[in-house]
Amino acid sequence: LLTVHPWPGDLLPRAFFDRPSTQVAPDLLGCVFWSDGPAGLVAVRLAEVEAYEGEADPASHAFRGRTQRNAVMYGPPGHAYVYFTYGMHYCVNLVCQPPGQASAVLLRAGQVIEGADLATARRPGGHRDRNLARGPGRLCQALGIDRALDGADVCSPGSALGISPPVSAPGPADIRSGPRVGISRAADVPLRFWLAGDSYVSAYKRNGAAGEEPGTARA
DNA sequence: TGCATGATGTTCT
DNA sequence: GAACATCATGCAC
Repeated sequence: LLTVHPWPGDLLPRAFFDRPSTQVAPDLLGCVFWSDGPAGLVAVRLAEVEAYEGEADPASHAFRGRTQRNAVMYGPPGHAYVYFTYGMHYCVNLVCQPPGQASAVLLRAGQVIEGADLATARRPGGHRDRNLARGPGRLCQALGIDRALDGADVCSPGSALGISPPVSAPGPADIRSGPRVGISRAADVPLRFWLAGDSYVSAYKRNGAAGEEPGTARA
């Protein structure tokens, strides 16, 4: 059987990312992020993201200036910043703003809408469906993202990673925000954005700040 | 359904 | 040597 993929298709333009990460982050909800390679294609509809601002953000990897690890954050917008954490997981960000301004958006969770078989095969323990890409480490596993993809351009045709506009864009009323997950500094700033009521949003962990999960608005 | 804990290694103090 | 943008498991309820 011949399979025609909707993705890779239209890509978000680089100008989309040439803005502060706090503006880009909510606009990424509902967009389709995909990886394509020899193993096949996996596409995820983004349901949860977090904005990290530049060197002024105490929770950002750029807070202490440029290093070898975070170099991609200082480059042009529309590229993937991939890092390794906790000794076993990768996380992927999309870089925002012009070179020299190190802001980015962490892709935290989404629904696998294509390539579920491949995504399941990549995930240990045979997790399926809801848990395929629910959390930043899981999302990278499902898409087969590791540090070899650090710096990949998501705005260029032919890249191993890409991102496309929403099939149906969520409205402002569908978006919630709250504190970021798993950080100790600047834990009170509501820079985590998610789709209200979406079951593919990751479970909220630490940071007992006010208002959590399908509750607090402020979109 | 929820909390506590161990795995594991890179980066920076 | 400590901290870390995490996850899966195990056991309590």
